[in-house]
Amino acid sequence: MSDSTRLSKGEQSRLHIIETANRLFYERGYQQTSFSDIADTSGIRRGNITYYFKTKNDILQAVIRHRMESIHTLLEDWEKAYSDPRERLKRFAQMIVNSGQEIIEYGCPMGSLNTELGKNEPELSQESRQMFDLFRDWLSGQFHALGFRRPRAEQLAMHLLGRGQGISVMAHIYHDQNFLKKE
Amino acid sequence: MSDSTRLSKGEQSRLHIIETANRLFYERGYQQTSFSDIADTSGIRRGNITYYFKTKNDILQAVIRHRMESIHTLLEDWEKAYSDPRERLKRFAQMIVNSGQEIIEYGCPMGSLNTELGKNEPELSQESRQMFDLFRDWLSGQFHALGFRRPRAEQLAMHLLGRGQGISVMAHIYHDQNFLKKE
DNA sequence: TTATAAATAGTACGGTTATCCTAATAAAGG
DNA sequence: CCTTTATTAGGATAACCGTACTATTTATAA
Repeated sequence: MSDSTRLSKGEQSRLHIIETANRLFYERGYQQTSFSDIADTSGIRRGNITYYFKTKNDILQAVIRHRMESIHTLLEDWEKAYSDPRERLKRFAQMIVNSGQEIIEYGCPMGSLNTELGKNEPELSQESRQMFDLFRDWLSGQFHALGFRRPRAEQLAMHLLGRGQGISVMAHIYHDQNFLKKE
Repeated sequence: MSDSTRLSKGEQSRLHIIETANRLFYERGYQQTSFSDIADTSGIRRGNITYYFKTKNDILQAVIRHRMESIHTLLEDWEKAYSDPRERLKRFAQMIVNSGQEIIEYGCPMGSLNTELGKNEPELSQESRQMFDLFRDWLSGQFHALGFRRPRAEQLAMHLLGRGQGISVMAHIYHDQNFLKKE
């Protein structure tokens, strides 16, 4: 809770673990990433990691919350930078195109994580879904601002999210850059 | 190569392993399924499984080929049963709706497998992609029969596949039956 | 039947995993 | 300074993993 003061050594380490795990979970998947992988990549020894996170699930939980904060500030930034809902929606589409190379290599960070967790970790899958909720609610808000009624606006938001997921999956499978630009 | 004769005991066991693994890989994921899981579920002892498949990758390879055969015969059946390309395309959409409950629980069998393999097993990911190729080529053929030129027909096929993937992912994430019916 | 191959079973091994526990070190606060 | 807490490090553990190996049983075919 250190407001905007400099981070303590412990907070630094904790954050470093989260960011390392975040990247590895994305690139290799949650199951495929071990404690040792995180230790080796981050430079923080294994024993020290368990000091901050008792279990691997705890790390994933922290990673999900970290991602949600990122999404939250991202959406806030868009709100500040653009007043036209149409322009805001364009930002969303542009984001997918911008992260094209990573999507082609590893798929959508949210989608692939949810797909993995959905198979065997229902409770964490529920947490992971909240990332989608953030986008859904925000998109729904933009459509509502464009004059759509609430249930219809949410429907459109879900539709757009689904399109994004479909495009990401196909671009990932076929390693096809062009496919992303048909957005 | 026993044509249509009765399967030998070995072929029966082999097939039983493949079908068990196929289901487990779908429901739990490839990584999350162990030799012991397949042994326990199928009733075939672990030592015996390695008699048919040296490595776990070999099992997955066999599973992928098994799936591809199923898809192949499925598409052939549609070709025989319906002459109108429009009706055939309708079959494709109907298939997704029909397997709604499984998609909600485990996602799309092809999509989720590819998402998992894409992270860490490039060579198997390539094999897995061929399942998509089957659908893509077939769908492309249907669009072509409807009068579209070849590159455009394939574009439409990819688009339709992407839509299916997006819908599957969203239905899985939100466990939402209704979402599937907006196809 | 008898010889040969197919199929099944049991066990063992080396490596990795997540997690735990304890000791050592650094930081902080009185 | 000294005491207390935060942080780091390292090793131990128990379980599970994929795989290998060998022995046993069953089917096949001569």
